[in-house]
Amino acid sequence: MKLLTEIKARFKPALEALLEGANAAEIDALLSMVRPTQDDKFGDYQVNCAMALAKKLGSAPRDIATALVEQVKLDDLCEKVELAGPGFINLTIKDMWLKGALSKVIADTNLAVEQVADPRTVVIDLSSPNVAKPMHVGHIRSTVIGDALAKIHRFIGHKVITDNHLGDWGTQFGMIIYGYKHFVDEQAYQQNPVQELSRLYKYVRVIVDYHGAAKALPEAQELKQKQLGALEKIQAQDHTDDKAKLKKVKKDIQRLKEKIALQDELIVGFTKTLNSDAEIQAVAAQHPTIANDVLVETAKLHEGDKENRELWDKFLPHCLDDIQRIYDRLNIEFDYVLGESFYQDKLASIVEELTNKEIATESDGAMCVFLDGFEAPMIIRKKGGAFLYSTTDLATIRHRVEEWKADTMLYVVDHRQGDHFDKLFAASEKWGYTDVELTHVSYGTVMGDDGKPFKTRAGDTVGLEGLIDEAESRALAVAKEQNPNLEEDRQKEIGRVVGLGALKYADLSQNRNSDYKFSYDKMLALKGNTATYLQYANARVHGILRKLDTDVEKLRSSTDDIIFSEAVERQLAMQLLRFDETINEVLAEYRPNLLCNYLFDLAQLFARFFDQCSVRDAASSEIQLSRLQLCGLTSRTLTCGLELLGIESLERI
RNA sequence: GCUCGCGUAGCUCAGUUGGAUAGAGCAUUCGCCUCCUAAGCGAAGGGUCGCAGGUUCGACUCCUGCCGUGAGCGCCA
Repeated sequence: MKLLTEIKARFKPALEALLEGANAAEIDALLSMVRPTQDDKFGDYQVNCAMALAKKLGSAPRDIATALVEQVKLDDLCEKVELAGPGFINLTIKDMWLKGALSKVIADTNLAVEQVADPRTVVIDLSSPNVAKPMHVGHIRSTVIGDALAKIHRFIGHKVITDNHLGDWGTQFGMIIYGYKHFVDEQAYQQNPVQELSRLYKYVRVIVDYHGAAKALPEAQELKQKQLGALEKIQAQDHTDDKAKLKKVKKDIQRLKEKIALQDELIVGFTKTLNSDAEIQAVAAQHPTIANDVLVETAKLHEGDKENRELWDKFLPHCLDDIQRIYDRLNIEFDYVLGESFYQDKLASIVEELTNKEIATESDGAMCVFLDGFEAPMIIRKKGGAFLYSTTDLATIRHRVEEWKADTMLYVVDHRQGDHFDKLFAASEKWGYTDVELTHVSYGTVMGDDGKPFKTRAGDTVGLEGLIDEAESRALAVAKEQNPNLEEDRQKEIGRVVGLGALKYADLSQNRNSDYKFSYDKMLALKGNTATYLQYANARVHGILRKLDTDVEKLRSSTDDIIFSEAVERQLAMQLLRFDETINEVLAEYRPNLLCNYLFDLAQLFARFFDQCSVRDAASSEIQLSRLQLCGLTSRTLTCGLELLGIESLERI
């Protein structure tokens, strides 16, 4: 039974009577001012709309509140209805009502979360790494957030299609093809193709970077000289009596100095690259035009060159195996894995169609879609005739709408691509796809300690696989310490589940909009607000059930009354009843972190309950049964919540 | 330069769309295992919610300006 919905339903007719002729949106806005109280002393729920109505109705908020309370039938639902402060209406729900609602949740297999009345087909675009490049920490966000959103949408009855839109057609293949043609160790390739391809990618990358550094170094040095000159000039002015001017001059000096320091850093980096080992220098000398040659290989692939296409066909399965290994470890599956290559043969006709419809026009040799409200157009075909990311994305929208009948598409992609999606969505609407709801579920960047997008000192990002290894081994160490007598296999299983859970939860529990700083210790923490805390609470429930030899199924079907003998039991019950409110909030804004918050609060209440309310030594058998019911439902809610986040739970950790 | 985001405790972050005395975790200090898992519980300290105005019964939340910071800005994805 939905508590919040129930309260709102009670207030709705009274508000409609009070505001004659108000539209539904206005009433909804007022009803959204019904919310849980922040503090128990104000009761369970508070209604705040009296204050908002004061001006509109021209009377005192307390009078409005009084009038509202008189008109709303609450005596069967509320123990206490109090007016407080400027016009708050504080509601305390009757214990009887809570107990009734709780029995219904206990009896319901779906924890009384209602299925949606109008199921939609929701396509979720997630993960989308470039194959053939090692996956790093940055990829975890899209994957994990997208997976959680998929599971939650499914849970309430939507039809969900997850699609991993792989980058499998880009320049990285030009690099691998070039690398294969010039540097392959055929024996190594036979033995372990994935590893050899990965080596080739990195090798070519290093040489390309070498030439990049060789080109950039003098430019950086020149820029530094210019900045030094400017600094000297400004410093010469640093004697003025004008205070405001002096302040500005000082600031300019400061800024210039920072810029120079930045150039110095770059110069050091480039110099280091150029002085890398002798082999690289020698190879670089033999391949002076490698950067361009790589592009040529890529272009040949796109144009259908037989040799390159064969190589691509040969390499791709190995690349897919490589990333699949990581998805297996993350325990994540996709309904479809349609990469960019899937859409290649559809691009030319799309550009043609858009041109014929005069949606796309030529500009500087490129085909562009000009859009109202955007300075730059969306380019769908380059000067040279090649297609872009934008073109593929348009083809993807068509495919998802026409083949999959998508009603909604969620793109779980880094916020830096916000502009791209704004344009894409606008272009798609112009193209005629007006019924499908397109949403960029953006998320913040993973930053390093220095507050810049994450890189290690060596310039590499932290590999995702290494991170998973580390998470599991840290958790295994604790598991061994906690359960020294358990068989090794089970210790390992605990290590895997706990480590992976910690990793996923660390990401999911952040507001997805914020950038966040990466830290091993934070991502792999096993104490405090972590998945481990939730898994631990669940394991403690199972400890109780085991000790008392409780049949969980039987418990669920029993109709014994819940008894609130301690305050924390009522608080726990209230929290358990709010699961459905939380699910709705998560979906309203695609924010899994709200589910994390809810589960953490629930686990916290359970930890207190565990401390204060012994089940085994309960004062009576009735209280013991009631507590068992609370334990059972807590465990089911935690397990379900974790599962929706893509995190496993265990009966013992 | 233009556009968008962010600035909350020593650190990392929440903050239910404008509600009552701003919250967690980590770190620090103290207390709690004869008792259902101490990966836990309880307590303490720690804040000019970047700064200055404005809007109103009420502002961390909305508006304006400033400061700091990050990202994006026609042929990369």
